[in-house]
Amino acid sequence: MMRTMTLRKLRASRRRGSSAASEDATGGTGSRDERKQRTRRALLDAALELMQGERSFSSVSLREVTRSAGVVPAAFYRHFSGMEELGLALVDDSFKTLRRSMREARAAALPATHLIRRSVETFLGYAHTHRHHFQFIAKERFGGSSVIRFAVRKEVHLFTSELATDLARFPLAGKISTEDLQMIAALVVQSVMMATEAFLDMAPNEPDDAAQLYQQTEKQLRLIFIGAQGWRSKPATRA
Amino acid sequence: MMRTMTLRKLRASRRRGSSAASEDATGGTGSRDERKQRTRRALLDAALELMQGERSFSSVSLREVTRSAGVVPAAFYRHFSGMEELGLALVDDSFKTLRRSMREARAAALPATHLIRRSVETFLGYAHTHRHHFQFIAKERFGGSSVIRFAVRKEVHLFTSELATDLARFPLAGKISTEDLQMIAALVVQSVMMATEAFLDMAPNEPDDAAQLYQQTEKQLRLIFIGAQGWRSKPATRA
DNA sequence: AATTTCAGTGAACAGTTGTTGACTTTCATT
DNA sequence: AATGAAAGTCAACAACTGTTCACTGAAATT
Repeated sequence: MMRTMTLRKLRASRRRGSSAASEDATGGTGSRDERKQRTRRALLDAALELMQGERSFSSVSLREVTRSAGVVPAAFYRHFSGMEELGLALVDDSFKTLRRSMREARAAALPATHLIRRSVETFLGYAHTHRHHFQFIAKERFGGSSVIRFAVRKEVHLFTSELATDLARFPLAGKISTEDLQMIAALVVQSVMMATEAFLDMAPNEPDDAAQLYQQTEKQLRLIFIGAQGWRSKPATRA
Repeated sequence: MMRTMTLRKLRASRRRGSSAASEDATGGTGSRDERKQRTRRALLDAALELMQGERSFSSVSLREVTRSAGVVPAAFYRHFSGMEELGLALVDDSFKTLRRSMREARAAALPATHLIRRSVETFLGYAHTHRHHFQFIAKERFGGSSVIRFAVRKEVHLFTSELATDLARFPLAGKISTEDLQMIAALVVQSVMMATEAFLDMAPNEPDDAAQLYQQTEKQLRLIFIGAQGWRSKPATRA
């Protein structure tokens, strides 16, 4: 709870100094709009960075964000009405990159059976290269403000729906109703997300735990597909 | 971000007034030790209450806690060294009540097949009557400080282990290694916790969604058991 | 009955927070 | 070249934060 540098000193060393501000975005070239988008991204990135490791989104302050974006607090309001709006923008960003990755993976023509493995692989790839985005999602899926929480859930739901339509292309999916496919997809997404989150904040010097986690998750997926194989949807009881 | 009552007025109306302080614990009868434990609980309860709905644990301030516990900030340090220690105490409390419930459920002699249903029922019962405790666990499982996060995970792991030993008593569990039982138990716990969390912060005026969620979760469990039925553990590849 | 122990008090501290209004400066339009 | 828009600055505000210290008063010990 102690800062070593006073506000004044920090601000004095800001212009092209960048000693403490990690994401300085002011200055530079480009059209007015480009420059604006740049500091907007600086704010988003700063917020994401600040929650790495120990903190939750709701514990990150507006001033902290502007500080490490290299901008004065008041400037924040030129981009967002408050932290909640920034949070929603982060949800958007995170899923935009995720969906892009998955769409590319899907684009490669599929031998059906390898499709799941490929999907899981690209998902893990996403989680690895965009780990900040993923960890943000993982945290805000349960914690924090309800509006952000629901935004995340809506996106996750959409994501599982896409997986469900992929599953429908499977040969042995004939006996399974679309509703049940959705339920199976939810189970898969759940497991993979959980495992990924656990994996990401594991101590990197304990590779044994990581291997064990990976094996367990693979087994879980296999068990789910065995279950799906034996599944028989009741003829939809609809009124 | 605006308080309607000034600090002075609030504090003036505190003694036996209890207009804003919901968990006033000072005064009353009992031995010294009893009185101490009472305000300790008041602090814990206040913290739990403050995070209901919108907030995460890390966004609740020490002063807020003492304020709604009806105690002066400095008194906090007679019980905890800081908010983190209080958080760990909350983890402990939450799982203590959960484990007590489950142990009782297990005590009733089991017709084996009904045991799972009974377990899920008591778990849901716990989540319903101790919803504050459960929601705390659900939030801090991913968000917030790592020491609390790991404390929660350790307890969840222990919990799934207990479920795994229960599963071992099942007739058709013969072909399954203990390691694989653990992995199946993890899958079950995961699904039930997820569903419960989703259920608890659903709008209470939308019973259709609740019913649909319940059905889906039941299906998921059934599918998992179908999978378990078809599961065949490889003869343990141990060195 | 005298003394120690200690949960809770009250006040002060330095620092941080969100939000505001009037300002400068720079780009894009007229 | 004059004019407008607007991204970012500066300074100030009231409120809140965690932590400290010497203190009080009542229960527990002697």
